Amino acid sequence: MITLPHGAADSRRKGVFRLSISADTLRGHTDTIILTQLMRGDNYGYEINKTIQQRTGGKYGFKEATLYTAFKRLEAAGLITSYWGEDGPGARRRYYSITDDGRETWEKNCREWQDTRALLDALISFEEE
Amino acid sequence: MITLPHGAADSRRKGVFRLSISADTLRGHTDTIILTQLMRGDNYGYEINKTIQQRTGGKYGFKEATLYTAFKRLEAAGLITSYWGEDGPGARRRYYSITDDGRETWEKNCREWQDTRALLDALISFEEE
DNA sequence: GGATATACCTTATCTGTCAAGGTATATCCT
DNA sequence: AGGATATACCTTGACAGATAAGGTATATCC
Repeated sequence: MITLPHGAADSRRKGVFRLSISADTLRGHTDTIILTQLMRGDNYGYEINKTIQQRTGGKYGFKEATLYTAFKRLEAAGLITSYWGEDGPGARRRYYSITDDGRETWEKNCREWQDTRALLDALISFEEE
Repeated sequence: MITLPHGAADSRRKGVFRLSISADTLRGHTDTIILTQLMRGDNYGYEINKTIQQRTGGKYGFKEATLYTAFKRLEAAGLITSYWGEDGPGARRRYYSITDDGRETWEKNCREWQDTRALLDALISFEEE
């Protein structure tokens, strides 16, 4: 789900010998990350992904298949809508727009992230009683 | 992956209309959570799960199928070993023990969790430039 | 005209989760 | 003695999300 520069794809193939858990660690946050970008205004897939890459110092970015799967999922759920951009220079662009339902879901997911973060902090760190 | 008291299972069936994202949010941390418990010493499945439930105020716990799938995965990866406990009162117990590789993986996963947490904080919150 | 960057999309496959079943033992209550 | 309950482990089948590997099309640069 998330681009890792070196050998990450191979690490998934063997299953039990994962060299990185980043992919599964971020699983489940794809939709919220995309919704966050759309909270800033309408945007198209390629640009959204580039922004995410920039914001993480070029370390992370969605695989295209993941990105477009997520767009379809979000649109089917009524959380975003889409439209073709006006013909301009370069390839055509499909723009996405967050709906009111999307904004509600985004807020709910943000609150959930706070809870989940606290929960994992408690479960993953090793401390004596 | 994680027990939610009311209707969480149903929320997964529809796919796009998830009532809760907790399950997918925690996906990928199962192994690390189990390894954390085993860092405290050898333990068996049922007890590990009860401890997790207690530590989260009874709100979360692994589904049994998830738990035993994870044990198998971890053992196949050489991160844990297992042995049958001595016959005592109650049902037989299979104890799990973390290996040196498991300890290394646990430490790596903990560091990754720190990184991932910071990354998601940056990607999920909505802030102006 | 070829390389490169942009921009979108589909299909098949893999993995983790988990609902729904199962088995077996020990204790408590009547 | 018999039933309920708690403990404890396990398997199978189905599903959703991620993504490798393919594809199409347009515009710019050399």
